[in-house]
Amino acid sequence: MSTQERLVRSTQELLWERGYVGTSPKAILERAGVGQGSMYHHFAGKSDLALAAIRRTAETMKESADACLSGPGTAYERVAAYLLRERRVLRGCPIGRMTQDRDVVQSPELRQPLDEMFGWLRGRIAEVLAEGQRRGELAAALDPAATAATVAAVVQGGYVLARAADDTAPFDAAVRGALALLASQVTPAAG
Amino acid sequence: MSTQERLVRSTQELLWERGYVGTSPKAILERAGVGQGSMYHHFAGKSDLALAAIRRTAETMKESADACLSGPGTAYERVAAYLLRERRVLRGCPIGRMTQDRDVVQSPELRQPLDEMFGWLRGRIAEVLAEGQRRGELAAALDPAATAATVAAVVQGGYVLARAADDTAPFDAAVRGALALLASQVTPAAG
DNA sequence: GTCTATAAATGGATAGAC
DNA sequence: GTCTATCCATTTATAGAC
Repeated sequence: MSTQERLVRSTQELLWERGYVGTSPKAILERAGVGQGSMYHHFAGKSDLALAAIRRTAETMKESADACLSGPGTAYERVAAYLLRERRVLRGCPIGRMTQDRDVVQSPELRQPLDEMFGWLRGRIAEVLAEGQRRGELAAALDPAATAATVAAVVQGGYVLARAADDTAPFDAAVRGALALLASQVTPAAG
Repeated sequence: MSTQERLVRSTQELLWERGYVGTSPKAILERAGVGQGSMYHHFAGKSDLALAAIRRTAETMKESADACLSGPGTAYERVAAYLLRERRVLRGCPIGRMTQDRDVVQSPELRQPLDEMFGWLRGRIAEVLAEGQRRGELAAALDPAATAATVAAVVQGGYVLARAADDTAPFDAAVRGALALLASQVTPAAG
């Protein structure tokens, strides 16, 4: 693996674990196993390296979410697949985590990948729900965009509740509650 | 206002804005307008002061949430009052924010107020929903505990989505979607 | 109780040898 | 390209004067 690649991956891990403020260039270098000079040769500095790492993480998350949402089954089943997919809940969301970092949200460049990723996610879930309505699987009264935001929020908020409790149970409960509510919108004919 | 009080309030503000890692004793002192010695006279150090600040913030949040949830109206109306209450959405939740801070969740003492606060919140919402069921306002099939976790998660996740977008719209959409789903559980007789 | 002075460690980055 | 050495500010805390 190239030095650049090792630096990016170390940064991805550290940003996830400690956030932007909590991640020092020194820690990145140590984890990557490279010297100080290498980092400043390949990247302009901490924020430049963070940008590369955040973009990479956002892209990966997008792909893994899309695998659930574009899979087979009804709209309800695809949303359920997304909500129930395996997660290391107590680690939290690597992208959602960045929204709590002042330096990240205040930098248009660093915030952009977060905005893009969550915007895409809400849009994709809304598409799945709208498709379910067209197929007659879901109640026509459902607002696809609002419901999509709710689904995305349940996941992000579930992480918060789980980390506060140091227990995955609140995450699972939040997902279960959301799915039960959504199930009540599934039309009898399609159920 | 006493020196102690000024220190606690400055810490509350800074923890909200910058998180635990991002908050230095120096910044606290400057905002409080006191010297270095005062802080170490009244508090053992940064974490001790943070503990006082987090406890205070959690207590305040509990009171303000309870004001909505214990108000007048049907169960749906009380949950709606909580979800729709005025918030400075882009600032995020001062308690939820702490769950993204490694040093906080790894310290049993610092995490305890978060756990207590969110545990209480989920329990209180569940009580309101269960009461609604007993009164015949809400469908009996609803799982109060799971739905309560969903409601709490929607708020916390809504903050995340809003901060990523630098726009309150995703928060409002998530709340609207959750309320629409919950409204479908309101029994016709009580609607 | 409150202040300033000081200290040891870390943060983020630059210089320059190889 | 990669490394070590160096730099200055900040972090967290202690010491001790007032």
